[in-house]
Parts: sequence; C-alpha cells; structure tokens
Amino acid sequence: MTTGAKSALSRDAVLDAAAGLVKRHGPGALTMRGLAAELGTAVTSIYWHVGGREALLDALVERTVADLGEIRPSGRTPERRVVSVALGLRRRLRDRPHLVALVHERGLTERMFLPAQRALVREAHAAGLRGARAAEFVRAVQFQVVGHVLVERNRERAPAQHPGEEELWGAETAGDDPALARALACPPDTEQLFLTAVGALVRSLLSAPGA
Amino acid sequence: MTTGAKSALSRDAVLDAAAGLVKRHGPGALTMRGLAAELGTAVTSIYWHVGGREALLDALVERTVADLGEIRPSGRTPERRVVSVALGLRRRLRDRPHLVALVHERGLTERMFLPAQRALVREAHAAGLRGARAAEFVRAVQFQVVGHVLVERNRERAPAQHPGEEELWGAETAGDDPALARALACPPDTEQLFLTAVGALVRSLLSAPGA
DNA sequence: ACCTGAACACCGTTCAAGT
DNA sequence: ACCTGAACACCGTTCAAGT
Repeated sequence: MTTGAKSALSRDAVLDAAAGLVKRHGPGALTMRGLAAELGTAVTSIYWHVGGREALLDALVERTVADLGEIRPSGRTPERRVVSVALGLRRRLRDRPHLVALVHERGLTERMFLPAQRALVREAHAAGLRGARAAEFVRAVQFQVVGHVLVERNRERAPAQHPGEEELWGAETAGDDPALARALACPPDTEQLFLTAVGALVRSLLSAPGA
Repeated sequence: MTTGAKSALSRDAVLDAAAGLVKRHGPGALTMRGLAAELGTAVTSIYWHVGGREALLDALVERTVADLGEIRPSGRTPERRVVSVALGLRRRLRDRPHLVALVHERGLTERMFLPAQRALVREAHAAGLRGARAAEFVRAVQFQVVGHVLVERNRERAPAQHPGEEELWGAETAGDDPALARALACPPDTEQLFLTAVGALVRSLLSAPGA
C-alpha cells in the first residue's frame, strides 16, 4: 500500500534511495539531480514529496537516529554494564559512519545518545548515584563515547597525517623511553583505547565521594 | 616585502582573507568567487596564487594547526598539570570553532593535538608511567579532550534539539529522582563537565596498577 | 494529487589571451 | 610572472504547465 512494486514515487522511496547514496558514497554524493537520476524521475518530483535538500537531510537524520534502536546493558557490576552500553552504542555508530557524520554536521550529535541515556540513568542509580551527580555521570559518559567515535572515525578517513605522530616520535624525541616512542609512532588500537578510557572514567566517577 | 600596502595580491593575502571569511561566517561562506570579490580581483587570480579550493582549504588547515602554539602546563601535581594542558587546548580550540570544524572535516583532527602531546608525555613520565602504558594514557586524554570539544561545539550550534533531553526528562520519566530529571532537562555546564570528566579519567589512569 | 521541462542564480575550474 | 574574461559543467530551487 505504501511502496508500490514498480514506479509510484513515494516519500519513503526517496528517503531509501537517499540513505543508500549517503551510505555508499558519503553525504557529498547526495545531490538532488543525482538522486532523481537514481530514482528515474524528474528532479522536481523530489521537491513535491520531501521538500528541498535541507528537508531531505533532516528526514535522513531523523531516520538514522530512530534506527539506532534500544541498547540493553549486560554484565554483573554497574561498571561492566555501563561499559557494555558504551560498546553497544559505539558499534551502532561505527556501522553508519557517513550517516553519523551527517547527524553531526547537522548539530544533532547529542540525540544519537538518547537511546543509551535511559539505560545509563538506571545504572547510575544502581551504583548509588543520585540527582545532579547522576546527571553529571550520564553526561560525562555521553560526551566521552560520542566524542571518541567522532575522533576515531576521523582518523580512519585520513590516510596520511603528513607530519603526524609517526615521524614526530622517531625514537629519539622521547628522551629515554623507546617503548613509548614506538607506541606513539604507530596508529592506536582504537577499540582497546575506547575500553580503557571508558572503563577508567566510569570507575573513577562511580567511586568518587561527593565533589 | 611580502604583503604590499595596496594591491599586490599574494598568497598570504589570499589566505588572510579566506581565514577571515571562515572565522566570521563559517566554511560554507568560503566560495572562490566571494573570496575574489572580497579581494577585489578576478577569481582566476586565486588559482594562480594558491591553487583550487582544496589547496586553499589545505593551506588554511595547516595555518590553523600552526597557530595553536605551545601549551605550558601549570600546577603542582601531575594530575593538575595534565588537566591544565587539557583546559588550555580546549580554550584554543573553542576560540576558532569554524576553523576547528574545517580541520575536523578534512581529517586532521589528531594533528590539533600534537602541540599538547609532548607536554603530556612529560607528565606521564613524572607520574611514573612508561612505555605502552604512558602512550595509552596520552592517547586516552587526547581522544577525550578533542572529542569533548567536538561534541560541545556541536551542541552550541544546534538551537533546538527537537524532542531532545528537555522534554524527555519531564520529571516523571526519571522514576523517583526529580533532581536528576531537572538536571538532565537543562543544558549542561560544559566547562564543569569537561573538568569533571578529564579529572576523573586522569586520576583513574594515573593511579591504576598495570592492566 | 502528482509529475514535468525550462529557467534562474549560483558554484568550481579550465584555458586562451592579455600585459 | 601575474592577471583577466569567457566558457564549461555542474549545483539547488522556482514556477508555470501539464495530466
């Protein structure tokens, strides 16, 4: 009833094609004319169904956020459960790098975190945090997770960071710590780094006395 | 000798005007034709001096990174000194929000952290961390700081996060913690949040035994 | 209600031509 | 060596017109 089998153009069909284009070739590849060509219609039909490019991107972003779905914590201690939520969100975001970039560019980065927020509040309560302290905990984890994914995505996209860390840490810069120079000279294991950082943050915030 | 007083177009003059445009009206406002108009020359002159738009952006990004300058730690304990470095970098990045966005979009996010990296290594050593553990510490702080600034900048740019946290936490969603609902319903104090998060991460990583 | 082509005002870039 | 205008191939968007 909604998406006919052959050619009846619909709002959903337009959004599907647009999402496919972005997912495959990035947001830059989403042009009204290219999209129309992909759909086999005139450019102006898109305007009738979803409006201009801004409206199209808004709808795409809305869709992406909705598609993230629920996140169920796993593990026995609050710390483990929070880390599992963080890992789950990270995986979801990494699955749609281009769409996440779109959401970010359009200023809705925070909304990507909403599905995880309720779960996090529960864990904060389970760990004994309440009120403003619990809110601060949730926010800190939120910024940490989303921020990490943004930085991570960025590194993977940039093949050569010209005078990057690689040649900066050419073994003699580090004074007397060759192991450190070696570690900083090659790209980080971002998953391991994510685990370490989130774990450290959560451990610290769940155990600290009132600030 | 470099930038003549009146009209001699030079590479630096072009970059200056471009940086000004981006700083005032964002990267979207940087068009070759608009820039030429601002400079009072033909569009094609820009091509002769700095090349196409990509080359122009590359040069701008290079400039931004170079302008970040050195960061001197202050404070007595390693933890305080690391936090001071993080605060310093955050301030520098927040001073040039549009240019930072440019650097990020062009995949050079990490290079923005290089000026702080050496300082951080010193503090890691001072705190007794060495080798791979010290490198992991530096990386964790780096991702935390840059990521936080990216998320922060994003929130400030988005005026209305439609069904955002505000109405999600309408006091009854939070079970029995009205103070938490109230806290999550209004925008966070990002500076305070930054301090708390970085402090917690650093404390945890500087004190933990070998993983 | 749905779809169309023509037209407008913008882009970045190239190139042959000037001095 | 430096600067120019004309031209090309793209954009997003509007609008009057079709069915």
